[in-house]
Amino acid sequence: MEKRSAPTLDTVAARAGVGRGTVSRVINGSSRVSQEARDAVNRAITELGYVPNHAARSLVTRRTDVIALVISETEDRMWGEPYFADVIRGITRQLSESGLRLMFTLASTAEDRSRLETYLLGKHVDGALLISLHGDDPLPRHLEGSGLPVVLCGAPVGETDVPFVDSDNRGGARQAVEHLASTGRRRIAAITGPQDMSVGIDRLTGYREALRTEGLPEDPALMEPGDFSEAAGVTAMRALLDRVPDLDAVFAASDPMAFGALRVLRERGIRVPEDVAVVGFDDSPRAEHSEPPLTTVRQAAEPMGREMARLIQARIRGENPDPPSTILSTRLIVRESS
Amino acid sequence: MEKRSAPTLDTVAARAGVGRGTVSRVINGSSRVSQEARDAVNRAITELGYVPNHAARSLVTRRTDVIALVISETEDRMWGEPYFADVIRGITRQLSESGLRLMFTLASTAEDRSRLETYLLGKHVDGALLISLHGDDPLPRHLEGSGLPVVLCGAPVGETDVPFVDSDNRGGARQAVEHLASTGRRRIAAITGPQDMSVGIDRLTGYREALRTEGLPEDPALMEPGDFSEAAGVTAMRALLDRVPDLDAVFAASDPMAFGALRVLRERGIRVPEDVAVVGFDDSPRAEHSEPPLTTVRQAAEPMGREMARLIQARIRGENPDPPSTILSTRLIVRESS
DNA sequence: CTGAAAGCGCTAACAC
DNA sequence: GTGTTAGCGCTTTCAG
Repeated sequence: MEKRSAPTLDTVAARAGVGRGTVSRVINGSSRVSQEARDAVNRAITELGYVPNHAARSLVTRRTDVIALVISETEDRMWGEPYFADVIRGITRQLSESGLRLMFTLASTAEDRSRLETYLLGKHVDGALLISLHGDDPLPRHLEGSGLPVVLCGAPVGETDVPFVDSDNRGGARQAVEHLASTGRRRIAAITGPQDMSVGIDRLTGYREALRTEGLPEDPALMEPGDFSEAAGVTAMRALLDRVPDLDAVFAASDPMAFGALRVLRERGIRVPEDVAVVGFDDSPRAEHSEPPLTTVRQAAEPMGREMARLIQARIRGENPDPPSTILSTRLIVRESS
Repeated sequence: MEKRSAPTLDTVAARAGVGRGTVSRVINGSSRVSQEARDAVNRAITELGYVPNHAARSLVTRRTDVIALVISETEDRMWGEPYFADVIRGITRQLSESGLRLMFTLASTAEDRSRLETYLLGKHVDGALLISLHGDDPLPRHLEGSGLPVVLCGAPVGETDVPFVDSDNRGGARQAVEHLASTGRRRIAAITGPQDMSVGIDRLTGYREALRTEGLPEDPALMEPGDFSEAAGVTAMRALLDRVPDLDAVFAASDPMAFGALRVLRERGIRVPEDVAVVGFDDSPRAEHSEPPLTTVRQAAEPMGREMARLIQARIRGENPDPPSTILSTRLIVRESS
């Protein structure tokens, strides 16, 4: 009648007729156990439906088998850009193969962030994956300083030793702009991303480099900042057209901004791509369904996620004394209206 | 020099010149502590940068402050339909206000599901939120049977006592179809959802009810099954048009299916809404940007998430002897092309 | 190879 | 009010 509470190691040990230590060894796959004992233990475990208690284990091992995923981004952007979804999918896939659990954390408000730091510092997770850092965020340094392994998604802005995974944003942007130039465009505008994130900075750099390569002048009037959102794309496109009515191409540093730009162009009766060609970044399904289909730069977002997961695991295992950062290449997806 | 390991309760107690029990009381907000002691303890805590050890606490309290979010859905659908994102946002918002953590779990493969059940049964979480159950899934019953509080998103198909939160899918579908009828449509086709989920069943039921109300005949040739995906919408729309070339309206049980239908209609040069009117379900931003804008049924997805979070917390606290399920109403968003 | 014993850091019940 | 104590379930020496 004493089946009230869940079975523990002792219950199993008693049932299998061995000591508690042996059961523990079997569970943790130690080789120093006789086949006989092993079988008895396994039988007892299934009969009893025994499940190890994580808290107890982690109290002594000091490991939790949990990785925190921290997204420092507005929810709009996080759900609006498929990039995040892809990265997360890559992470979950890779992690689930190793039996690690993912703790999901949005750090939007300041309160969130403070609570989060306390939490992460509390050693409740074995490592942290930080996505989409803004500015020179001290969080990764704090965490690393306290000994928590961290891997970033997107290069940090300041100097850091924290390993990161990123896309070749500069190369992608350059490719996109060179493509525009190769089709004869001369007045290529740029709707740029936030300059407090490397992703924004790098894409602008790529744009500039391509202009130089192509022998085109760099014209401030052709550059307009945005925050990656569709609304920003609309605003920026209007400003650009007002300033330079005869521009013949637009490089938008994100897909949503490209869609915003398309909308404005359509409103004004400007033909795409005849009058103005548009190229986006961070390819989404929407890009090929749009009218006209949008040429974009595609990132290997899911592989980025997998790579992050791989890196954090290696770091947790204590490998990687000198953790390598990874930069995955991007690819231009050309979609010409037929 | 003994600052190697993180400070514990004892460290704090020593520093504050009190006993360990007192420190624990302060941390857990017990009122039976003198102001003097409380201050000393708090000072020691900040000076030491003390952070409670979760594992140790949960070993004795048997609570983890973690809620599992289980999504039994393909990743395509999960990221493709904004519905999920909205629900998750609602959950995270509500939960973070209570300091609970969310453990994110995708249960796509069979292996995932088995590992998951073991995990959840292992009492590593205080409760579970299950989203998008298929068929008569035994998981919620297993979990409830083992004493783990569960709240579902979407009514389960079989009989259960497990509380759930759902949208008024039937009412929404009825509203949509009645709207079509009110604009004079007589041959209203339906692209239905999976009939192993209540969401699919209910939307079909609503369609049928509306037909009856409007005095329209129920014609099997006008119904075509789909799995909510855009591809399914394409296939279904083609089949419908082949069978009933003169249909004058389509009710699609999901937005992606509606977009698929729109695509086929456009391909065939059929004017929307002049020749055929289309209504979708589960309103997405894409609906208003599409050409023409799509009339859809909007669910209160984020409130659903919040409600789920509220319910599970109540259940964990042991309230709700008879847990009430909630059904939130839907709203028809009419977007007529101007 | 295996049992016994010593904690991991914390809460809660119990005395003072 | 506050210190003390007894575990929570597990891993890990340490003997045998």
